[in-house]
Amino acid sequence: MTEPTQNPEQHHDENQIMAERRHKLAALREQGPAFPNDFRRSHQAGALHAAYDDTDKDALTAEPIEVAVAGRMMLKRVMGKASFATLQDVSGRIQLYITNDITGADTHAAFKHWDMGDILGAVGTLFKTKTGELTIQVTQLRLLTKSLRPLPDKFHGMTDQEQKYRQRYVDLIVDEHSRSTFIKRSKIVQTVREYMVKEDYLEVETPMMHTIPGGATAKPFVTHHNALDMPLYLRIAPELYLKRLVVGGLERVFEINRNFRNEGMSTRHNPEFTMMEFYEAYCGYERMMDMTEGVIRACAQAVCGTTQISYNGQPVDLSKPFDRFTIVGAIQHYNPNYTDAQLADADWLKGEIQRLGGKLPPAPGLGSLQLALFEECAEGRLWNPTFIIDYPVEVSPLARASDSNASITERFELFVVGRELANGYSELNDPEDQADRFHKQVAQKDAGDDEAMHFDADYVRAMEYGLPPTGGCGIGIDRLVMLLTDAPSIRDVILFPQMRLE
RNA sequence: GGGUCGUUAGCUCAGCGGUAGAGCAGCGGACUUUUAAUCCGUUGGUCGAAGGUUCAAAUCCCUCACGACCCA
Repeated sequence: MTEPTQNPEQHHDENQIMAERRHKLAALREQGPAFPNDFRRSHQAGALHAAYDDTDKDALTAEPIEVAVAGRMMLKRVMGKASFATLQDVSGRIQLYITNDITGADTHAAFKHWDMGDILGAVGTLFKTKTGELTIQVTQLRLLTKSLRPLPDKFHGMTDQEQKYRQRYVDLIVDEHSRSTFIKRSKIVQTVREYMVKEDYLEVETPMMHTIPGGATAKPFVTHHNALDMPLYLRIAPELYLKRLVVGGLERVFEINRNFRNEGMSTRHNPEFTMMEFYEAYCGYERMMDMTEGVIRACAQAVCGTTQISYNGQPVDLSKPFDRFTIVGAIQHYNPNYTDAQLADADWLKGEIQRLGGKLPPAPGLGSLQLALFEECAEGRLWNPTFIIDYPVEVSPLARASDSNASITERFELFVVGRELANGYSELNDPEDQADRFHKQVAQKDAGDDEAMHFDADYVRAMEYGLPPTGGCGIGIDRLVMLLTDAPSIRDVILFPQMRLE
């Protein structure tokens, strides 16, 4: 598209190998277009293997099948008057056989100077080598794109994790496992989308830049709109907009997209991450739990072919109905020595949380203390999928309170392999209660909790028109992909994870 | 933030006070069914950065940077 850069200053960091390849490229430019775009292929490697791996050797010879393939040269074996090369395309690999007799001595001679990583186009007929490998006897061979940078060691590949994340394009070239993880990720998102559409949900897109960050307790990223001269926040959750849509009569909506939280990074946290949030009118959190189970099971089936998977060497059973515990129930299930009286005693709870090395919660209240203890002594042990239900109202400012107990909400979180995977509830749809809870959040913010929520007057206004009784839920897509691809770090399932500057 | 380990050729790594090494990749040569092809020859390094100890430091010590893993 533009003139090639010839500034030698730019190449000061280059080594002998790159210098050699640049010379080869310069020679190509002499001969005509060095980056031609007129080669067209007839087949992908995977399709050829699928169609002809089982075809008899003699049958391929009897009726020659002409194919055109293109891909990156990953292996090269030159043997004088004949050579083998392995091309890789998106679907897999296919071997080429290049000879002086059939391909031509000139082309073969040129090929000998092409490098691993170069992108080639080949035309030829299929045959099988004496070991039975499907191979193309090449009649025409072209260099389509010269690769200037050497690939990592062909056997060891890329071993530096950081480099795999920073230079994902190289990781994807050389690491089949990494490639398959991202193909599975795409398949998971597709399955989620199909599941929701099948349930009659409408996919929507709501703002990612918010004037008031809301829908979760988290620190936002701040940016600035120049023309309007006002601050904008990258969204921490789409929740409040999605519920506005339910007010508007879109009774089942979902959105799959990025949220941004200005917090620490870890093997489970990336500053931007993908959530699927969904809201359905005229249902409660039980239905949301059923939907969550259904979506996860469908994804497991689509990607793993089974609902009995393994993570980090341990089996995870997604096939049975997921367990359900209250917070106190889960604490006692894993710590039978704790008594009902102790778990209802705020001072005892504080002592126990601190004894276990936990932090006391910023929000006051027995429920928060129980939740903090749960996080210390039970959460990490919820290996098979488990819904924890009935969260305290003070940590659930958008959830509907229980009719039988005003201090708890109709809320659940789903834990799998010790990690939170989903969070849902019966939505609070009482605008006056909502306004009151926003005021309490603002008070917490004023008291120094910078994760507490802002007062969202427009959201309250929307609710004043009437939000039907609604259930809502968010599923962490990155963590779901981690679970289903057996990935130890969130960075393994995000194509370009956030990194420090190089 | 704490602990452990790491940073040496383009890639994967060895060397751990005494002349900077191997395999792959590259370059030259041999080889018409190879499979990380093989064989012969060969180019390539401010040993992460800065200090210090020493006659002598990739190697020992200190500081820093970056990373991985574990813990908070």
